[in-house]
Formats: sequence, C-alpha cells, structure tokens
Amino acid sequence: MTDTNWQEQLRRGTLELAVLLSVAPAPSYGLEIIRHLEFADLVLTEGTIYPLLARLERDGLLDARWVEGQGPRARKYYQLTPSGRARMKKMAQEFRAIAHGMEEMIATVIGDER
Amino acid sequence: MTDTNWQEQLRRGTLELAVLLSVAPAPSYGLEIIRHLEFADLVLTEGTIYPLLARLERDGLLDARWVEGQGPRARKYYQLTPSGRARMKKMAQEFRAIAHGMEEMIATVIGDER
DNA sequence: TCTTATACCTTGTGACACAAGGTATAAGCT
DNA sequence: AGCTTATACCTTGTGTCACAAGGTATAAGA
Repeated sequence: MTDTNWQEQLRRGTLELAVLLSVAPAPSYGLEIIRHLEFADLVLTEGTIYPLLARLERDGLLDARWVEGQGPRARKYYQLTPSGRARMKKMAQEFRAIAHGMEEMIATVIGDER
Repeated sequence: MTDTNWQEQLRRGTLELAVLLSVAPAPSYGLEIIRHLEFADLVLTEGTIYPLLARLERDGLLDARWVEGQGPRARKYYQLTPSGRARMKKMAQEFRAIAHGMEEMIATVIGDER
C-alpha cells in the first residue's frame, strides 16, 4: 500500500551486506552504523538495525562486547567473526553477480539512458 | 535456518524489477517469464511468480489477457501498462543507485578482488 | 489408456523491515 | 535542584513477501 514499499523491497538483503561491510574495518555499534550507512544513502531505523544485529550475532557472523564510558550509555560494539568475514565476501560476490545481470537486462530493455 | 536464506533476501525486490523488464519488450506469461529469467541466472518458482504477477496486475502495473490454442492450456499474457513502464524506469534508476553505492562500499572494504 | 509436459493457482510458513513505543544515563540549561 | 536534550539500547505488533508443497486442467504421444 505504502507507495515506497518497492524501495524497501529493493534494499532488502543489501542491508545485511551493508552492515557486515560497516563493521569490517573496525568494530562499531548500532547508532554509529545507522549514521555511517545514512552517509552512504542507505537509511535504516533502530527498529531495523537492532534485530538485524541480534540475528547476525545469533548466527555467529558478529561478536559483541559492551563498552562503557564513551557516551551517555554503554555501547554494544560488534565485530566480524571469521565466519562473518567469509559470509561478507560470499555476499559481495553474489551481489556483484546479481547487479551485473540486472544491469545487463536494464541496458537491453531500457538502454543506457541516465 | 536454511543456509541459502540470505540469497533469497538478496534477490528480493530485484524480482519485481526483473519481471517488469521481462514483459517490457513483448507480452509474456508465467512459465515463459520463469524460463526467461532462469536464462539470466535468476531462478524463481511458480509459487513466486503467480502471486507476484497477480500483485503487479492488482496494482495496475500489468494488464493481463487470456490466449488459447498455443499450448495445452490457455496462457495468461501480461503486458506493461503506462504506469508499469514508469515504475520500471524508476526502479531501474533506484537499483542502479543502490548498486553503485554498494559497489563503492565493497571496493573500499574488500578491494577490487574478483 | 497412461504418462508427460504444459499451464495456472492456492495455502501455509517463515523471515524480515519498519513504526511506534519503552528504558536508562549523562550533560547542559534555567 | 529540576528540565530538556541527546545518546543508546531494546521490544512488540504489523504487513509484505518468497517459497515449498500441494492441487486442477488439457493436449499430445507412447
């Protein structure tokens, strides 16, 4: 019903990869990841990030540790596990394949108009 | 649970665009669209395509008409409406933007390794 | 006549993004 | 001291959706 629903659907799946990429260089926490991705034009809310982080931790792709004294409240820093890094690479590869295929279809059907 | 769940998520949203692109050059029907996309490495089942086509028709992005005599059973051919063509272009644009942003993140974090 | 291929559809399930709420703490302002 | 704001995490409820697994119908060939 919401007219921007298809945009949400388009982002789906990429969010998980984006979060993995976010914590790859250095451990980070919920709100910081949101701000980081917002910078990259990927808007998500707390209702999205926290369940997502919890899921990634549950699945062994991320490790978490509490750090206090750096803000009003303790921060939960997440970092990649080896398994998380492997998944990130696989997802990046898959994303590239899909993007390439779609780009080809788009170019064929619509042309290269920007 | 399923280990390939993230792949399903990655495809989400792209499916709708892929279907719109499929019927853009010429009207097509369910099974033919499946075979066409399979050719482009996008695998989807009948349990996916028929609800999707029904949704796109319900939302006024596709028009349908029955055609008999070309197969064992009547085929339901779908074609783009003007509104569907507009949506397709918007989605293609959005997809390119997302893909570009993701590609940048991937290149920064992982590098350009293939 | 029986099987196979084609073609459409439905129901049930699980995953998940998001809105809308909530809790807790520290710092700054009045 | 009280009040507000910003930070930070979390939960519940809702709607959407991809897919598996089933079903129905028809025509052609073995």
